[in-house]
Amino acid sequence: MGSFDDISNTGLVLGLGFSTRVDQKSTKILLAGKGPSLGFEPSLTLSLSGDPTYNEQQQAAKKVKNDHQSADLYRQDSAASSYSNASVKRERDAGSEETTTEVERLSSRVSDEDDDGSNARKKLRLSKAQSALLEESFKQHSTLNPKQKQDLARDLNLRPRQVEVWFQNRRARTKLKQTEVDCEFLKKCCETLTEENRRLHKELQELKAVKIAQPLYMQLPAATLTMCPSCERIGGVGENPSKNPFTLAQKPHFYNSFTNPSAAC
DNA sequence: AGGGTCAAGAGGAATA
DNA sequence: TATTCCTCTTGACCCT
Repeated sequence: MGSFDDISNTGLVLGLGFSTRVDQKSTKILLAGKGPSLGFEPSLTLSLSGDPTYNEQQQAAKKVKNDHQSADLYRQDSAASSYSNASVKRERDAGSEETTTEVERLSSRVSDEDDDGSNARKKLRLSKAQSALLEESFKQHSTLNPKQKQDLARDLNLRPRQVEVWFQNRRARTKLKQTEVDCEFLKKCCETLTEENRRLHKELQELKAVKIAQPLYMQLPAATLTMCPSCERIGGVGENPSKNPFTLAQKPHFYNSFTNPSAAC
């Protein structure tokens, strides 16, 4: 960010002239949000397993698998956390994940209760390797199809539901971050426009003062009336000589020197 | 103790 | 109707 070119394809409607993005997925995100969004969230491309980066992912997955200690620990933790407060809906979700083995589900339910019999929800913390692989996957695609979810869950020793939740939260964090950036940008826009408004008001006041001081024939629209800085004659732009009460000799020549004084005459 | 972070729950909307 | 996603919220954990 930093220049208008950087945000030229935004959904901002503030009279700034930015165009609306047409990407269906992104539009959905923008409409769903309550706060302002410029719509230039990071673009994330979908890619399949054949991507060049896929091998890197697989190697990272192997690293995660080798991390037996943490993986097993997290499996226990996650099992406890996911099913401790299971609702009907979550039961349905768990049932829909065909690759989740019955053994796994049973073990999850067994670990549902702590040793002391309480039903407290345990906090799962992903290992660095797990987070790294998830981040790597997120860079490639911010959403997962069922197969990608299953593969990733298998590689990470997590349940598909946990992978799904991680991606949901990751998308939410991305959007929140982008919203904060958008907010800062809009503040700067607001400051700039306020300053511009102040300047134009001042200029208007000056023009009104000049208009009062000028003779009647000179009181033409300000945009077409000014004095040539080189010959000091007052002139106009684009008027038809045949319809104008002045002849070219007697009439001032007009131009607009406010924007380009050097182009006069 | 209190605030920040993050996994997970809950519920509604969209979609195939 | 099942599934997925989004949004808001909750609760555990960590840090100061």
